[in-house]
Amino acid sequence: MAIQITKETDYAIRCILYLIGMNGQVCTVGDISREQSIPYTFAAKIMQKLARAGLIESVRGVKGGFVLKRRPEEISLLDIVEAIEGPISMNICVLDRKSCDRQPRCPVHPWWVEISEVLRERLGEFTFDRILK
Amino acid sequence: MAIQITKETDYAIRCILYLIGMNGQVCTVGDISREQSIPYTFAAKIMQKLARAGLIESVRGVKGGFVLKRRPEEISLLDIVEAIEGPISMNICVLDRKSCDRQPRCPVHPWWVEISEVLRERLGEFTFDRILK
DNA sequence: CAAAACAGGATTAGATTAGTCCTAATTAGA
DNA sequence: TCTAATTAGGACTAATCTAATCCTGTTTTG
Ligand code: SF4
Ligand code: SF4
Repeated sequence: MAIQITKETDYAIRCILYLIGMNGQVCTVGDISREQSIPYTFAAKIMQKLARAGLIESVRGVKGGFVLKRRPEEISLLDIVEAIEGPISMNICVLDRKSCDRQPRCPVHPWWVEISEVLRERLGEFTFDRILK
Repeated sequence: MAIQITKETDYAIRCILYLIGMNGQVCTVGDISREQSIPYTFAAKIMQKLARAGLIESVRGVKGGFVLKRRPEEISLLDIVEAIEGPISMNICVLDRKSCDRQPRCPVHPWWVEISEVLRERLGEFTFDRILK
């Protein structure tokens, strides 16, 4: 099961989908949680992460909530995955060479670097204008 | 960290690399464990999985061990990943549609199916003759 | 100033990963 | 035929990560 996005990331995508559907309107965590079947407190945390990553913007206080900060064509699956899970790579040695002392003479390492890059590129191609067309 | 092969899978790849290097010779778990820095009992389990998947063959009894069952060009990273982790997909709904009741009207689902397929194809292209060239 | 919202740290429950342990079953060779 | 070397496989455990909750604080409208 390891090569898979987490439930949290899937929730985050649903959050973005909801905001896109609301077309610039400020939405509360309550709305999102209810409409997208995400536990309220968990959704709140996810929205915080998405805000810190600059994908959405928060509005505090009464009548507050969240709004999309970019247009759908400026948000990709990669943006969301990395906003939630951090930089992605197919094997630990890709991001942190020192994590494995075999790396200098490992014949597989360079290929994990390549596959990781291919995956990132692919995920980056899926922007929400394409996803929703 | 979620989109990443497990340590067990990385170990499995090292096991195969070792067997390829030994060129048809029967190798014991002890040899492999020592040479590839894999905990002995864990390596034993991994070899069992690789044998059940048909990538290697076990020889029981004294002077027993494991031998490669296919040529390097007939073994890909995908074969090993799936031998250890089972069928891979980028999101749970790809392999099990019923896992998510939003699937029938989810605009992202079809794209996860596509990305998963791309990843499988890519991993399938990395056979050990290429990896070791 | 009260109520409706977000902010963020700490904590918890459950699942998965990583690894161990123990008891068989097999087999080459003394 | 017995013994030591070796794999087979189930049960168990420790550590880590995922999924989620809780609680206290801050902001802001009306
Ligand atoms: S053995 Fe090679 S592929 Fe595996 S973690 Fe080390 S460097 Fe990376
Ligand atoms: S919401 Fe869509 S992408 Fe997410 S699990 Fe359900 S079907 Fe799959």
